Amino acid sequence: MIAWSATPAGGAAVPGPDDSWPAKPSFTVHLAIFTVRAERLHVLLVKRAEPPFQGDWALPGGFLDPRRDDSVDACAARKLVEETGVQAPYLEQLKTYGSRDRDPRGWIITTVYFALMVSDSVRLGGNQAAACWAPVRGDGVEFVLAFDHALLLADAVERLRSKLEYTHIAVHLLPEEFTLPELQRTYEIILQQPLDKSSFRRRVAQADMLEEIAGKLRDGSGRPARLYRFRDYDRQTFFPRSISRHAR
Amino acid sequence: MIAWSATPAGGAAVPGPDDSWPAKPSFTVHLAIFTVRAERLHVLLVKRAEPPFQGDWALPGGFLDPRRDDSVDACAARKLVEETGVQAPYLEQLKTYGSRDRDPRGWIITTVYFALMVSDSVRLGGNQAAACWAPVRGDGVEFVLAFDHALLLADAVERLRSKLEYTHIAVHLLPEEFTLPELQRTYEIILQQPLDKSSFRRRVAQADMLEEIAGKLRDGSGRPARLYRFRDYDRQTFFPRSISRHAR
DNA sequence: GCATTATAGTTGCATAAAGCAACTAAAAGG
DNA sequence: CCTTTTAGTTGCTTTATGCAACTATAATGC
Repeated sequence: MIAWSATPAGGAAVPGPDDSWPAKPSFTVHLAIFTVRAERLHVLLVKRAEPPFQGDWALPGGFLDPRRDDSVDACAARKLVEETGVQAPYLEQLKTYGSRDRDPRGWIITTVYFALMVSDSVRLGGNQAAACWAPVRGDGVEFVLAFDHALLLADAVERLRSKLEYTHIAVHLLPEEFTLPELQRTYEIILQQPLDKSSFRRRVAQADMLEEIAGKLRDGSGRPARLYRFRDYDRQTFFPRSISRHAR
Repeated sequence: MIAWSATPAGGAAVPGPDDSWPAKPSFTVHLAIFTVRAERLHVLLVKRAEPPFQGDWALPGGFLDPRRDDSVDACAARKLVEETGVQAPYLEQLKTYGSRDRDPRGWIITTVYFALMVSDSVRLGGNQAAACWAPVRGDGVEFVLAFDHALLLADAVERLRSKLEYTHIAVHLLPEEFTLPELQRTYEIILQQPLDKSSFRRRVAQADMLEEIAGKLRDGSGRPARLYRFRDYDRQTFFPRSISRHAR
């Protein structure tokens, strides 16, 4: 925290840049909430209840409330709970978009966060809005999205893929206990390409990110796979090299 | 651009999240402008002319003006020209900070950009404010900075170092024509560690990012080094592996 | 029981790029 | 012309990945 006492400057009104007071832009937070289900990457969409773009699908989010929200991060966390009921998933700030013409109502600035969560843990429609998991195809979804949300989503998908290449964040898309084949499959689904089994396992082993659990998971057929648990959900670890993405 | 005609929603006032109209946060853009001079990484600071934190050093920037700025990016570009006179350096959005207590005047949201430029090309004090290049030591500078700008700067320095490990953005810190030893030295100054000469040159050669110039540059002593030019300032290329950063 | 199928997991070799050290090359200066 | 200084190259080692073949362990059907 910052020691304000060092400079007694009080709660005067915020001055403009020069002399006159410019109209403020409005500010919203929106979320790209991802999960993997049915062998596909999905993103959470909500149906807009009011104009503009009434009835269209959009990324969940809305205006920051300076009286309720202590920070932009807190605002994102609040909206995440409102939409999904999930308390503490992986949540990361992505990018800020702002211009005069991205919303017909005027100057609006939007900070986009992306979140990763386990499909089963989500309770949809918490905010009594129509919501759905939309499968991601390529850079977007099959719906037409409100505002510039198609761009926001494309950036979020690209960032997710990019981060998956050199970090371990995919564990946030799986339940607490999972197998290595499940983890590899998650990477393959999002990166849209098959990965080499031995390379993948060496990467994971070398990162020392997982700990084995005594039990075993049995699949429908074949040898059962060992169960693992992610060692530290807070520390963000990196692969020494990026997963190569040339087609095979 | 977005086709607003699809949804005729006009220029009505922006509604609040629920029923009542919440006070808007204010919005600023600030810049972490980096250069390398005298074998050190430097960041541009300005002295605050007005309270709060009057007389303290801070990152340059200020309130977005919805009447003048078409977008947040445009606002950042405008402030960059105002501060340095440089038209088109490397400019990238970094992160957005916003909370109730990071400014004594109340809820303020700040988007930070970072810029890289050639030391010689800068004309300081364009905005008639006291300005200086402050050498970066570790994660920050030797001055006490206003607001939470020490945090903003630390994040920017970390991001700069991180990006240098796998991209070619250091070329933006050098004049149009430069030598490979100069480029390597730039990396070493910012990453704060010596790099292997042959490895570095192989990386650069393989990236195919430079083209040789016929002439030669002579240093004070020793064999003169070849001059190179960056091939494409727009395309952002990446190294196949990150520069390893273990101490030697 | 036992072969078959299916999936999990390991091993060995080839390849690509980085680390390291020694080498040659081209200038200035005595 | 020899030393100094910096530029640039070469060869071997190391590390991590790509690829393919191998073994391991369960269920299933006969």
